[in-house]
Amino acid sequence: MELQVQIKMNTHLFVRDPESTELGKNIISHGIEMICEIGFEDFTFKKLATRIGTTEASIYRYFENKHRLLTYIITWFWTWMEYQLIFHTNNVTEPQQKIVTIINLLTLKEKDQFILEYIDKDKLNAIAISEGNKSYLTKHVNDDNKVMLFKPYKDLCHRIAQIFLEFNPGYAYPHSLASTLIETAHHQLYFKDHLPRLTDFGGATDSKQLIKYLNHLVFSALS
Amino acid sequence: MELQVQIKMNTHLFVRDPESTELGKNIISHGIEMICEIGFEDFTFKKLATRIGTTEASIYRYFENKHRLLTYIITWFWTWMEYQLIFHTNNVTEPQQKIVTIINLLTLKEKDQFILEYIDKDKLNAIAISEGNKSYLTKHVNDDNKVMLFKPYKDLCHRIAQIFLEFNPGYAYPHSLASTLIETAHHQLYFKDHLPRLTDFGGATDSKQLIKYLNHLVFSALS
DNA sequence: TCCAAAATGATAGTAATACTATTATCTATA
DNA sequence: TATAGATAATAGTATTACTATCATTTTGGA
Repeated sequence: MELQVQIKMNTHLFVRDPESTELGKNIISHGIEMICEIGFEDFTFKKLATRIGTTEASIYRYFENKHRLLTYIITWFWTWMEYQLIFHTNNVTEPQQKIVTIINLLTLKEKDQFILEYIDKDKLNAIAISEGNKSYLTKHVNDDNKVMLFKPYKDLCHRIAQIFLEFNPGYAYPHSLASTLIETAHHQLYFKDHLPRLTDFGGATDSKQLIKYLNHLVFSALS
Repeated sequence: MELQVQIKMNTHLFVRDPESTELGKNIISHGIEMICEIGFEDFTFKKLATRIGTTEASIYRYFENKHRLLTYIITWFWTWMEYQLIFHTNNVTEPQQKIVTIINLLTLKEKDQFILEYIDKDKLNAIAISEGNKSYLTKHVNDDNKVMLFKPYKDLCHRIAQIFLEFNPGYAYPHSLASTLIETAHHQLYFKDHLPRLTDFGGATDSKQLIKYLNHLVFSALS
């Protein structure tokens, strides 16, 4: 059995809900593909419009600008990660096992059971790794935060923090450790591929070493 | 006694060495100010030219584009950090004390003894925190890496890794732990100010708690 | 001190980006 | 089948990210 995900997004993320129409879904799916291929800086609504056979003006009816589209995609990603986390830790009683699962999820090792209609999971992951930070590293982060655009990220972080506290109820920095884990997983994956001297896994094709490192990091902090 | 820093930059970072002329230094110093004020996305050479009373064309004689200027600034920052690290750990024999010093440096606690002619240290730090990732999170990271633009970051990372190995010669992930520490210091500082729910130091005005967290993280990993 | 070279300023221009506006056409459904 | 809602087609603006040219100023060395 596989599960269909339906993710409810913050309405401030869009002008018109992209999930409600074909064009909207095309914007998301081809948007993900294109940002993945050419990078967020070179990505434009013009290019996307040409690709999906529509016009710039039509895309602007769904998203205020390309940064909002990025934040939509990244936020979707965090929500989906939280879904997966809940699913994979559902019947697990040992907090230690839950933490191992979290790390596998963050390093893309855990296979997931969800069907996504129109979203390419691998490309979404790639974007989360190389463009994710750009959604909040802006001068308007405080405004975006006020309308709760980053709630899914915080929710995921908080859920992980709670599991850390299950493992060690006296731990003083569960949220910081959670955000450190999330960011580090992505950064180290990026460094492994592009700046391997910043890691100890240069040349590795899989994430085994990275996973060992993250496990060591988290469990030694919590113990 | 205070020390004058003279940093030799990779020649691929500029078209004409900005340190060699007044205009060049103005580009750097006002560039730092402006990026700090309005953020990298809204920053343009046009605005910078107006601010320092020159023309866009003149700025293009120093830097290929604004991204190269950012990378110049960020690279300068990493080089300067390595200088400071060498200086502050110079006569320290205990690796533990060296690590404490590194963390203080990364969280901006350590006062430094260097005079910078035309660079505002606080603004440089602010840029390193909120724009630093953007220097390597691009589609051209591999090309930039080939001409060694990120060498200063790697050098700093390697130096920290060596100190970790002094502390614990058997530690398997010194470089990853070093890059994790560097990135985490900056991210947690950013989160503390803008997305405090991702940390455990919301509302704190100083970095004491963050420093305790980083010390705990690093020493428990290394022990 | 004066000359040549280098640096800068002034000006202009182009293609692309990041939008907004208007009107026409299509399409789903009540 | 009328109509509201969505999309397409088209046009237009201000700004960005450059490049090019030539005049003027600065400077460093014979």
